[in-house]
Amino acid sequence: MEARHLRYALAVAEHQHFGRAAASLGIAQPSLSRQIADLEREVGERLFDRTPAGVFPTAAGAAFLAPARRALCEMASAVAEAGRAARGETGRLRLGFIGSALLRFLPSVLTPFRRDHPGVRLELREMSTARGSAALLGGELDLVIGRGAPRGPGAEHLVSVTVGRDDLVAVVGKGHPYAGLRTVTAAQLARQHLIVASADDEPAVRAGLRALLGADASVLDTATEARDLRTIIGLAGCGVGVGLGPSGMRAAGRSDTWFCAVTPRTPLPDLVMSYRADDRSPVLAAFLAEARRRGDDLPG
Amino acid sequence: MEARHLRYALAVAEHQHFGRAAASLGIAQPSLSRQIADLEREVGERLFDRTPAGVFPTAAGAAFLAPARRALCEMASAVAEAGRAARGETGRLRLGFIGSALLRFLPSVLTPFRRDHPGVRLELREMSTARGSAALLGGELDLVIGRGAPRGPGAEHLVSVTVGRDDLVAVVGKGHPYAGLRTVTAAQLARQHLIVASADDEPAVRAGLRALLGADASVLDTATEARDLRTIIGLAGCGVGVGLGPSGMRAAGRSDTWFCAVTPRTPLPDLVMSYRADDRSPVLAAFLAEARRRGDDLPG
DNA sequence: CACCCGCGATACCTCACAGCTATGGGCCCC
DNA sequence: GGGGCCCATAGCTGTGAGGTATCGCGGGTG
Repeated sequence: MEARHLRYALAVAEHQHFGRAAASLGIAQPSLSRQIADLEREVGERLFDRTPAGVFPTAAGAAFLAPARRALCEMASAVAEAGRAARGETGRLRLGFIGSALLRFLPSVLTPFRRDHPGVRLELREMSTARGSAALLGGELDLVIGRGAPRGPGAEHLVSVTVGRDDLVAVVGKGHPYAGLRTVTAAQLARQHLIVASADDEPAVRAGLRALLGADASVLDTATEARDLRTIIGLAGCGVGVGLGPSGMRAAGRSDTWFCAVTPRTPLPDLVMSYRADDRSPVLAAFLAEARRRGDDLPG
Repeated sequence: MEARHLRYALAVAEHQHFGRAAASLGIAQPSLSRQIADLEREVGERLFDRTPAGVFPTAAGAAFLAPARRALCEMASAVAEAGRAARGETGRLRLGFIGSALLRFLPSVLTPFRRDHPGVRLELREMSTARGSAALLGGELDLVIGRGAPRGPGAEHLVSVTVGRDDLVAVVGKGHPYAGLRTVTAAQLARQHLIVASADDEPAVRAGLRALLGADASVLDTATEARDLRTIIGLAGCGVGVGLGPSGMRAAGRSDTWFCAVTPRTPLPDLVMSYRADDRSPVLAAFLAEARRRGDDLPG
């Protein structure tokens, strides 16, 4: 049994007339008669009563037509769904990102992407750069935004694109001696208790800090580690010490905090977007296209 | 696009290998390659990634396969549903009947029919013989059980089968003078206030009563008319008068009522089952078969 | 590095069958 | 009783599904 048989049966049911049904299908009446006869033979039941008053479905015919209609409908939607999926209008995007991406990059991309691709299920998970690249290689994520391009085994199967740059800034509570300063030096930082991102989570950030502090880098061994920017800001705000983070962090400042630039100007590892090189997902492609469009106005 | 294309695509997805998929379909590999290529051209999207590691659905392919599976499923169920409908296992039977059929005929037919045809929706409506045959001719019912074969315009399009016979019996309250009598005569009835079925509803019954009462038939003009047997029994039970109805009515007797046979023995019009002669519904056929099987043990 | 092997694509043939025209047969209506 | 409408049947034709043979490519191996 082929879809053709269903289409023909539905046409006969609709027109209640073989001749007109055949005309509507663009075929000759005998061809239609034959196909319906074949269908009835295959189903094993007479599907239509040919009466002088017209052609009407039998009980079996009526029971046949309902699922037949649904079957053709499903076939049409199979094509439609394939097209939508290929255009990236439906599907799923599993995105892992570090907190600073929420301040700097994601808002300008996610908003238009959501608007243009309402059928896509976005699964957003905040996580460290290290966990993110592992999950990406493990196939649990489709896209990762972290700090510094992924390294290590498997990284050659990934493509990485820089989507943002940040300088290091310090954050202190309003009562701290540095509050009010426009800049602080590496030497000034080394004399304070520091609050920094976890070395395991953000190895590239930690390496940058070590380079900045030079001989004083050992202070990092006793620094307070926090797993996200809000915690760094919060701890600094209540006087625990001097928080260090990306300049994008300024956007998350509160009334009890003060931000200082760091001299010498210290660029953090790039904010990098990574995905599997062999990933042909149209949703991913659509997201990348949007990111490229929005990424142009980022600081280069 | 034909069902064949869907079957082939599903086979490729299942085996992740053109050669094995073709073998499972009983065709050669190049034929399968060609059909898949045709399908992809028609859908307008590549549905499978041919990699050295195997053949995997693209995003579009995955989106296509789900409704494709449903479509084939619907096609299979179309055949299955047609078969069930043709065997009378599914469908609808709209049955109109008079109250006495519930006492005499329907219980022995409905119980096994329900058991053997659980998928059939039975629409049972108690109604008078007159309304029943009108509804049958109007196409609002498929089967009617009434008293006396339908007459009048259109009746020649109906087939009627006798399914039960009743003699006329009288019913009185326990306090009535006739209570305790085995039989009452026509003359005795004529001296009492009578409770009978409505002349409009059951003309055949009324004609029988007139014949029985002969010259005294005028007492019927002032008789109480009731529209169903339970009402006749109830009114007689509380002393309103002498109820008249079919002998099957005895089964609905209560502790406050007494039944008398009528002499001379007065057969009521037959309990008759009617349906449209041109009705080819398998459900109807199945019901008629059941009725024939159970009808044999009826009083003839 | 060259060779081989496995797999999908391509080329070309062939035959089955979907569709066509012509015609038959049943039923209703005039 | 004759004519017309409608579906079924008969026989022919061309398209395309399926077949065989072969190519091209990528990956593993001696």
